[in-house]
Amino acid sequence: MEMKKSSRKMQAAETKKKIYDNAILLFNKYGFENVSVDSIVEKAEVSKGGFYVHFASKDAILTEMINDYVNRLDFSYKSFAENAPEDAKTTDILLSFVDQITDTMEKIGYNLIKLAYRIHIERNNENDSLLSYDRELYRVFNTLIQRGISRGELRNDLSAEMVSNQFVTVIRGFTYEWCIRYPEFNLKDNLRRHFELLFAGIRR
Amino acid sequence: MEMKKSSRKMQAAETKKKIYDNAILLFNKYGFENVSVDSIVEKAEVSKGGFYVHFASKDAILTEMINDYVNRLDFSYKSFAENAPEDAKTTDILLSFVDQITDTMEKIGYNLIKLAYRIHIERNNENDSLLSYDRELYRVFNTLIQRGISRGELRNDLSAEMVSNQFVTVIRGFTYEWCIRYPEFNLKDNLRRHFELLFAGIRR
DNA sequence: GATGTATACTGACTACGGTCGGTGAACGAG
DNA sequence: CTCGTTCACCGACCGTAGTCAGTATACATC
Repeated sequence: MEMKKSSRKMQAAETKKKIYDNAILLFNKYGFENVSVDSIVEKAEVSKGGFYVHFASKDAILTEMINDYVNRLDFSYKSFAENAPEDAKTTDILLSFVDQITDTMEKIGYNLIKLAYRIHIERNNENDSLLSYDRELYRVFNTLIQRGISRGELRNDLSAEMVSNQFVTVIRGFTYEWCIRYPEFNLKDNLRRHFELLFAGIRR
Repeated sequence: MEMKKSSRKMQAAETKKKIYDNAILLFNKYGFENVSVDSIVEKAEVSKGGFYVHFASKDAILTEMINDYVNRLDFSYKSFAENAPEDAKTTDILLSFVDQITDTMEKIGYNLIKLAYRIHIERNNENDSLLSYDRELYRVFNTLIQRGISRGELRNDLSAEMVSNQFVTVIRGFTYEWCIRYPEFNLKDNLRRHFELLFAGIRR
């Protein structure tokens, strides 16, 4: 159902993109905290009111970027799970999956993650795709755990959905700890150790 | 080594207390977000600059309140551990301890906890007593786990210190999840379920 | 007692995120 | 074509947290 946009809508979309692109440019150059909305609208050559037509807040523009990015990430997580060797132990696959997530997180960088976590706690994000239980990340865990149960590797008295929700919560929780204890807290080691304990608890 | 304060120091301490008391009063009445520094200094009858002599930020005044409160809490946690029945199973004691923490958290209230968690992630809290591994909360877990190990109830290949650090991280992490999913996320149930899994992993 | 210094305190000031009534051009209805 | 409506966009304005050069005075030193 592709529909040609009216010139007004076209113009609006172009304006939004101009704001977005210039904002990201400035964020990368000076850091989010050091970029004012005024400087964004100046560079994008729109008015302040124009900015708030397209974005609800300064945070919103970053949220949009992060959501786009995370959706692409989740896609790569999905392919990771699909390509996991059939004969490997479920807990080993899970562990290397957790490792991959940690690596990705550290690659994205402390600063951006911290911003995302701050925004999450500041705003009441009802329809946030990062928190939706439909998010691919939850599904991947669910699939792997389900497989482990049906293979008899994991306890069968547990709900795969509940366990995968817990796993994601744990990852988020440890990442939060990483943010508030940076750089002392070693995210990878601590997550590994915790999951090893958890695996001992869910193994059959 | 009690030393009589000079009149200047006395005066300063009095001013600080006047600011602090009036601020807390206003926070309780209108909510933290709805109280401006201007309104605090007006009520306390000091200048704005005077406020910033005693507190580094608006958040700092709340942090001070929270720290005081949590220190008292930790004291009550300590007495909980000391009064735990000698013959009870370690994991049962731990579980009811976690329950007590959850209850306390919910009694303090979502709003205040959320504020505390936001402040933690916004600022680089190096010498924060809430994060210090010397905090009583860590010690209580450590003691209980240590006892469990020496009684042969828990695996003896684990470091009690490491496990207790993980426990606190988990509680903080689930509380963070509670903050960003409020009110959908049931803190108590989810924490219970997770600790039950963990206990299966550390039991001998 | 005179003199110099440290510091509690002042308040006008800045920079910032966000708001809102107003405007004009694109658009749909007749 | 005309007329009324919608809405992207404008920019002056607001309330806020935080700053800083300046002031007055308690205090230490001689």
